[in-house]
Amino acid sequence: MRVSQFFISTMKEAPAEAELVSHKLMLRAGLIKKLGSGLYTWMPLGLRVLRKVENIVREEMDAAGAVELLMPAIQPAELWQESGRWDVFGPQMLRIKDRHERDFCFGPTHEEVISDIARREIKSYRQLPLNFYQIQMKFRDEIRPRFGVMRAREFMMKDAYSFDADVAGLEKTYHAMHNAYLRIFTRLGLKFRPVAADTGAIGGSGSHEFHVLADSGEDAIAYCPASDYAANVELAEGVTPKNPRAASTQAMQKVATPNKKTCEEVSEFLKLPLQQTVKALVVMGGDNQLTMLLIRGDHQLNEIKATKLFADGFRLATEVEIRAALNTAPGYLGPVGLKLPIIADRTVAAMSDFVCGANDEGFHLTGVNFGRDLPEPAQVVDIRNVISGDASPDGKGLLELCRGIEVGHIFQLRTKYSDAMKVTFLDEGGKTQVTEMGCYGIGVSRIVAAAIEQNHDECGIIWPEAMAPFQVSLLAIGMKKSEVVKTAVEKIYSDLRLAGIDVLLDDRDERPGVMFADHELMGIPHRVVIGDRSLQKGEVEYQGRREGQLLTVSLQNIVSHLQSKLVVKLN
RNA sequence: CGGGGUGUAGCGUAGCCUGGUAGCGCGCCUGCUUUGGGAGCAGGAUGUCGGGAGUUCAAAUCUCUCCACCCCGACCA
Repeated sequence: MRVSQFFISTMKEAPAEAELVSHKLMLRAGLIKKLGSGLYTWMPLGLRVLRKVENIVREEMDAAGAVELLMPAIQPAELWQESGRWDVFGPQMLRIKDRHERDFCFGPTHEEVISDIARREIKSYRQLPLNFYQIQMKFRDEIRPRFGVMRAREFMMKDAYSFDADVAGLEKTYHAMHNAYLRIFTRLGLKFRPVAADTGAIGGSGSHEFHVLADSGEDAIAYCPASDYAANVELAEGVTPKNPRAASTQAMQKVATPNKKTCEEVSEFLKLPLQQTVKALVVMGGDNQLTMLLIRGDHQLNEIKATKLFADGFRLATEVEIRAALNTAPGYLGPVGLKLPIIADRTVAAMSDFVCGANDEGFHLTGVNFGRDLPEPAQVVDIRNVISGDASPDGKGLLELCRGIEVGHIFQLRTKYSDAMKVTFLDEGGKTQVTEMGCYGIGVSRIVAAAIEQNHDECGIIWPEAMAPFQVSLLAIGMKKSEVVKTAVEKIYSDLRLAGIDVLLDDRDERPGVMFADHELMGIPHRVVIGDRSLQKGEVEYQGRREGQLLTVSLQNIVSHLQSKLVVKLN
């Protein structure tokens, strides 16, 4: 491709609205243009990247036995009413009416449509397993779209849905998808990690997320370097401490702690380690009952875990509610002498001689011990976020934390939808059975942004080989001036094309600095510069975008040099 | 939806407090010079100052209102 026949549109300054590196670079390099909040046009250069990702996903899905189809983006309300999600899905689903005032939605996901297809098509166990997928624009009316295409409202997604005769079959398909995902992200050249995940709103049992590792990621991941354990912090289990509770050595004492409300303040004031303090949170359950949750001072409540303890959810109690029920102020709450139900985190249950609020404004208790100063906690559960250094739940080492961008999510849905939508088949015995479903998503457009988060420098994007819009930049210096340069460039250009290399020839007759800056910003992995200077010695210059080392290569060797650089590494 | 903020040329911004002919850098157009790291000189084009209403002789500037966008929280690929 020649720049003169293509379209590039780079910017020196990023629009002020962009916060994240990837968002800024995507705008500056002219990959995307914003149309409205969470709505982006994929410009020619960006579309090339998107297509590369799409094709790798497609190849691996095909290889794993999935079959591509394409469902409508607009879906009739009836299907959603049938699954019961028309009322459940909420404002994230964009609802529209046609000219007959009939209800439709712009599909945020396609379980309903695929189930409808499947129940019409699947009759016999002989047809199973089946796995359909599509690559298509989804629309979700996000509460807060942000970071460009990272969290856009309209986004490109690969969604696959599998149907199996039994759980064993589902697990096999799930495993195959898991492996396909490993291959996809490996081929894309991304640093990633599969992690055990919460199943969230889609429901079902087994679930893994695939995260691209990046400090700017919105998710926290706990992983064990000594094993392959990895889980979203939302889910990662805080195990019961190995060492049993130490014997008490102190008597309980009430100490004045004026204006010291947080565990940090109290620990500093009393010159005791933060790990010796206990945080008491009073929450209001959906049943209007107050409960006290106990967490170690340096730990954080995990709301997802805690929510599962309450049938109708919970919220933090207000100061008014706390004063009314306990006659004391938040900041000085504690479990000693309390009438409320108490739920203690596993770590707290193993503590002795700890510090907690005295239920008396301005006072805390030290040297507190369960069984002596207060009853053993009625309920001991895991309700905290794990922290770096915690024991790994698989018992094989210590956890570390990192951040990730969720780019894939696979679920074992079981029969949640096939029950509701009656996706059944006849088994060998001629009996009607419900299919076991799985669903498997990849955020195709998000991958593009995530790749940039992970691969950039001060000059711009550094595409992983497999998703670069072009493999090679060919920069001609003084092309319009020098016949020698022009001849050499045209020769290399056609040689590269004959060799099947995707090359972008910059024939704009720009100043060298402009071309260098543009191509670095666009992140094209390999650059060949041809100018009078080196051409006199029969040489051209090669530079890798990532390594940055300048190499002179003879004119006749440049094609084979590039070919050796472009050997695509599979696996 | 709650809290905070911003809207001035394609992009980045000054001007707003204290009302009086809308300015700068980049980009764009023309010409000449230049050509190995975002060129120089000369000339030029581009603004319903987010929309509407109000106050005023006069509004980018003050008031009201609507809208859009961004940032912080719950949702998700």
